[in-house]
Order: sequence, then structure tokens, then C-alpha cells
Amino acid sequence: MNPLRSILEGPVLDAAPALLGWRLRSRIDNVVTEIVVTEVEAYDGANDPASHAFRGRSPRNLTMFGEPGGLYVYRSYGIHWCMNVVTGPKGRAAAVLLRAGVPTVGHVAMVKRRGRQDHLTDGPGKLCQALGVTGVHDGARLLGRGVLSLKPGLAPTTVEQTGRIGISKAVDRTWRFVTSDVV
DNA sequence: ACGAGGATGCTCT
DNA sequence: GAGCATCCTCGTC
Repeated sequence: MNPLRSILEGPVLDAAPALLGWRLRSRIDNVVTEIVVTEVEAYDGANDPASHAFRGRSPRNLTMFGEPGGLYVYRSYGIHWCMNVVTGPKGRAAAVLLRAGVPTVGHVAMVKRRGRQDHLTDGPGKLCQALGVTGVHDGARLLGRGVLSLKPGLAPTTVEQTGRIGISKAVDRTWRFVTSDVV
């Protein structure tokens, strides 16, 4: 079995830090772009007041209730897209928000999509824009041969753990994981 | 480096 | 109708 799959099927608080160092590749509009994940946050479904799934299933959050390894994409502040990796166990609606990464492939395409030369992938909305991810990719499978795929990478040597960014609920939970290690 | 303010649209009450 | 899992620009220090 795919070793990545077993990690994504596990608890979100294990999967979130494990995702640091992994590569996320997109092939969208026939352009390949790829980043190494450097910042994530865990959201734990019905057990987490800050989760979009806290109050149960809805049209928007349906993907989180599906298989681990799926991609949950939502619109943020009416303007940006943000993406999460669904984790296990199935039905718990736990997910890892991908907040930032380091560009490794397709730098020119990212500059074009972002409309600027710097700060290409240092925020959740920027990450989606640079990789070309939008609402049509909600529900995409990340462990197959689709337009989006996760691949293993080098585990970072140092990981910082802090509170989550931009939320007002459950602020005491230190479920944000960041690394500054460069691959 | 850092903070304030505005843009913008969907979700759920 | 309120409230956002955000980003950009422009002001200050």
C-alpha cells in the first residue's frame, strides 16, 4: 500500500506535520507547477469549533466527509481559493489546510498566474493561485494520476508548532506546523 | 517590518 | 444580514 495513503488515513494531528516536506504537483491548463509544503494547519471536523465541518455536513464541506487523500477547496473572503488535504479516519471530516510552500517547478507559470514576481506561494490563497487550483478541483484525488498529486519528500529537520492563523475559535489549539528548512 | 482598511461572494442564521 | 481558515496597497516607523 502507498505509504502516503496510510499517513493520510491516520489522525489529522499526525498527518499535518508529516505533510511538511511533501511535494504537491499540479498539471492544470497543460502547465506543470510544483511546490514543497512548508506550512500547514490541522482542522479536526466535529471536534474542532474552527473547522468548516464543526456543524456537520453541508454542500460546501461535503468533500471533507469523503475519502482521505481528497482535496477540499473552498472560497475565502469571497475572493481567494484555499485547499485542504482530507485525512482520516473516513467520515471524521478532518483536513489539513495547506498554507504555504516553496516553488520547485513552473516558476514562470506561477509568476504569470500571480501577476507578480515575489510572494508567489507564502499564503493559502497565493498557493492556490500559483498552482492554478480553483473550486473545480474540489474533490480531486491527490494520490492518483490526476491533475493534482502528492509525492513524498525529505522530512524537515526542524518544525515549529504555533496557534492557527486568522481564526477566532479554538485559538488555544497549537495546530499550525511550519518549517523553514529549504529543500 | 508592521498595521490599518477595503475588496468581494458564498455560507449559514 | 453577519461573518469569514485572505491578499493587496499604502501609510508609518
